[in-house]
Amino acid sequence: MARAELLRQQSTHLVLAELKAACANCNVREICQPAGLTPEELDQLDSLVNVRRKLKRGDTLYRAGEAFDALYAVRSGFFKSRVTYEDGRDQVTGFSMAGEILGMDGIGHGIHNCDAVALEDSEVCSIPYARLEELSREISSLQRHFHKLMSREIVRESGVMMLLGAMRAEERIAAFLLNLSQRLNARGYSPLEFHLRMTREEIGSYLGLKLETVSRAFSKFHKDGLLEVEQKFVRIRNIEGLREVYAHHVS
Amino acid sequence: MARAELLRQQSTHLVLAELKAACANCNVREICQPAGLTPEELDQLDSLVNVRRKLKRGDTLYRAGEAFDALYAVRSGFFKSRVTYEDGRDQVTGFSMAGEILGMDGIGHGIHNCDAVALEDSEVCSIPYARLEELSREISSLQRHFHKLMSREIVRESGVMMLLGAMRAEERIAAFLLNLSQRLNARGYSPLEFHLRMTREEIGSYLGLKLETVSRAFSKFHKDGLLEVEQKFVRIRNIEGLREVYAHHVS
DNA sequence: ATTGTGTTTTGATATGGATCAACTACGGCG
DNA sequence: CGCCGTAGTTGATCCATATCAAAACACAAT
Repeated sequence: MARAELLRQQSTHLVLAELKAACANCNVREICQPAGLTPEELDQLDSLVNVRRKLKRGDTLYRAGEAFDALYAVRSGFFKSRVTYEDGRDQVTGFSMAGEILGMDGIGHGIHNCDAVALEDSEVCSIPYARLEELSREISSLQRHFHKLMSREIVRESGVMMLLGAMRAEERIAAFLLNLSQRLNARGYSPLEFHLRMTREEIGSYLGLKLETVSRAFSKFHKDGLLEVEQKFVRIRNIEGLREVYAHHVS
Repeated sequence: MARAELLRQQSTHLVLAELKAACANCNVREICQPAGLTPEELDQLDSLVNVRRKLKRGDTLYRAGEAFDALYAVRSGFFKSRVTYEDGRDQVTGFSMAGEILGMDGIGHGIHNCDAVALEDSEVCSIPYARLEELSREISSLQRHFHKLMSREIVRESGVMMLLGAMRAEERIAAFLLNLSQRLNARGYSPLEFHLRMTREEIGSYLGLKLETVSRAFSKFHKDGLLEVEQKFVRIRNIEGLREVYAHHVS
């Protein structure tokens, strides 16, 4: 076998291995590679998730008003979703990390309702929506999983409504950090040390607070020995303490 | 034909006519009676939406923590959805009127995430979820419609996040009234005169405000000639003015 | 290193809405 | 009818967070 061919094979093998590794921790894996499928069904699925797209920091994956035709599974990187208001005010409505799904807001009217912006260099798999509907008619485990993902997005948002409507600044920020920690943990990252990909202002927008308030809360948490914060780096020192702030046990 | 039989037929006919009338204005009619179906498919659908349930004011349709097994289409009446927090704080996450769907929060984990409480005597059609998934695999127009409903719930909630996170008290209340007006209009009711089914406190909880603030905003709107409010009765006097408040054209 | 630009921290002050309180209006029921 | 409990209004005061301001810091381009 020619040396070039050998290299090509190794390289191909490597790419496939990486892909598997990336998908193994993916929330969406029942969409990309559901269990208990016939080989035929697996072939169909290969055709579903095929188009990749790389984005640089600051790039938008889609914008409000654009036609919707695909969902996106985040392979790597980090996104914010943002709705903008006529008069220019905007609000961050969510953050998405590797293994999460983006774009379900577009299904209802065939038009995206928000912008999705990469907060770091990122890569997504696009999932053509028409094909997903077709396939989920044939593969009930895929259908069920897809419905669960949508429903969980509804539940997530009602949790945010709770944050915004009924909690105080420090509680919101504790909740935010705990949620981030838990999601990172679920993806195999350290739940206690991580880099924030978003600015204080973006955190504030998501939580209905001003950036100064976010910054002050971080300082307060540091003073109380709950956190170490250094710019975007966060180390949680006392997660139980954070939970107490969140659960309103603090005066 | 015996008189009794005649009466029975008339009565049956009446019931069917009522049902049709009720469903004609129903958001969910593609679920209950989608267009372009074969007679066979229509028979299947009959089996989907069959169980009715009547609730009195104050009754709960379901509670957070209960097993989820059906969605509910509101036939008549008015509901609030409410999530309750460990320490007793709670938040109204939505209001549902006739023609809207309730319960999609339960799909994700098979357990309801909130309470649904009737704010007046109401009637719902229950839609067994397992059957809905089955049928939507067979009838693609049903599938598509169901997905749209879920997605629109996601979009609705991100609108509420915007309200809660980025708008002031009076803007929130203007938005609330305009939204109610528009939904009533879509169901064939007057968009300018209606009865609020919920208390000031429930409005406040939904909007992240206290009941006094809601009351003051109503008074202010009245003073400014935008509304007439008399207890639960509302007449919108100047809908454009309300829109301006909402759109932040006011100082 | 230098400059520039965006981000973060921290302090001082302002304010929108919460809280507390008193009173009024309404609806249900004996 | 009159009573009572719930809902709503309005006023006075307070406080959590916004706003304004300035300085420190980080990072990229030169």
